[in-house]
Amino acid sequence: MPQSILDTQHADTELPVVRTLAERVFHQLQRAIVRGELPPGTRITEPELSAHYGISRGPLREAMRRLETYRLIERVPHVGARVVKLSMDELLELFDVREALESMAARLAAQSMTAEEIAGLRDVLAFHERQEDLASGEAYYQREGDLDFHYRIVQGSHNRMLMTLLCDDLYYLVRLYRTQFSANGSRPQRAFVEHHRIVDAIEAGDAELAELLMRRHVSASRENVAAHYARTLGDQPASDTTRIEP
Amino acid sequence: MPQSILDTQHADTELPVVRTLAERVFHQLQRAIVRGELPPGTRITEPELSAHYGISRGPLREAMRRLETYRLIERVPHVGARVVKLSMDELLELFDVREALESMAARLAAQSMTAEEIAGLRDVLAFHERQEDLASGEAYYQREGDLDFHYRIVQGSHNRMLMTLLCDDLYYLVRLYRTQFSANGSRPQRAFVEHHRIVDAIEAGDAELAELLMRRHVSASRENVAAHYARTLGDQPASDTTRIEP
DNA sequence: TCGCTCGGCATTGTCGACAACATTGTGGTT
DNA sequence: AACCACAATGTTGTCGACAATGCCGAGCGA
Repeated sequence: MPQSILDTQHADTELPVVRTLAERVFHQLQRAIVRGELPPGTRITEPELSAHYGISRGPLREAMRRLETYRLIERVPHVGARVVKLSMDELLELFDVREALESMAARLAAQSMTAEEIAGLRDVLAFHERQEDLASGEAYYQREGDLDFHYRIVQGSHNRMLMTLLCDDLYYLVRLYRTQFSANGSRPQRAFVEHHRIVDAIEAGDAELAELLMRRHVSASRENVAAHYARTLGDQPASDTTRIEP
Repeated sequence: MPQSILDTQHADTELPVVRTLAERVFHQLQRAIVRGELPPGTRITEPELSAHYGISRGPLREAMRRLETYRLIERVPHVGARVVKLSMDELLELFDVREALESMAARLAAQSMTAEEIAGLRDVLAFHERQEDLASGEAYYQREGDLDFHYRIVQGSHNRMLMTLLCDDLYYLVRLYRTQFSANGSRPQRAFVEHHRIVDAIEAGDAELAELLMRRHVSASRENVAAHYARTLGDQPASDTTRIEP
């Protein structure tokens, strides 16, 4: 029953609540990039995109400015923009940042999460447990479900700045990496146990333990990705996609 | 001799290296806001600012978009924008985020800072020590000098994402708060000792200790600000500056 | 006198056109 | 044959004007 927070956050493409063109195009582009419809490295030209979305270059430029500060595209003055291509180094850097911020979020969540929020968190875990029984469960779990869990912890920290940094900024990069490296790192059962222990600590109000467990959890995920990358070295040829792909 | 990193970063108003109008105006506005020339809560109208800076509304809007994502101004569609006004709650949230990120930065710095960088760090401390002897030393120390120190540690982490988050995003909020609350918190000698111990740990390559010390350092600063605020409660009346001030 | 509606005004959102810059391909020279 | 200068082309940066939206006050009715 607990529907995905991610879905509700990202299915706003057609919601009339987005009042300005620039904002709508921003969300559309963000969605397209995160989903891999605009592959990393793709060059972005303003006339092309403005024609594609049927808007002028003005709003499009504002949308691109936002995408730039969110680090989803890279721009060079007078030259152009392209979809960001995460290197493995940058991905590991991202994990370090997540480890710092999410462990803090877990600590704060243990101090200030309400009973209702904790119950919702348990619902999410139960939902994932059911999903995991299915054959296709792992993929879902490692993709959106995992983020759902982390999302709720961050929300439970009740720290708006933390929420903005992680949920609005960094998680899009995480999702981008998942499509780019197509890494369903697949350590579901282990991560699942870790998730449960984190919730236990939060429910017990043990801030230090929650922080430590979350820290280990993210760190283990990082090592898992690094190891997976070391095994499959060379599978990701550094193709410079300079051309424009529609 | 070690000139302020902050100065070199912010005195770029007239440097020809900034190639686009939007970028120059962005830096000018950022500088004006952080320095308090545009007081928090000030309403910002596009025609006024575009006339003031002698540019069109196009580049100005892009500059404002960037200021918005950097959380220096707040915008409401079809209504307008105003300079952000940090509440004490948000300031404490900012300290939590800093504690998480800067302790991670100290840990990474202990692992990967070069001998030259450490030497530069010691120079900064020595420079501050000299300044502290002066009568006006405390003010300088607590203002720019302190940020210089933290700046260099973050740079020493060699984690570009961390550097961007802290140096490009959050530190401007820190400076904004310092002008807004005019809080020269004044625990210079104690913070100074803490700085020295952090450098010692980094030089020894003790990542865990450096992390712990930095964490305590930021946390102590947070408690200091909170205590100072509790003492002077009510000195900051919630005046809603709705009018436009030139 | 109070509340509601409607119109004027200011500001923001959007558009198309022009200017400036960078890249690229060509031609000439050493 | 290699290198440099230069023009052609396409993209980005900038501008002024128009349209849409929100806010505020005057006027009307209860």
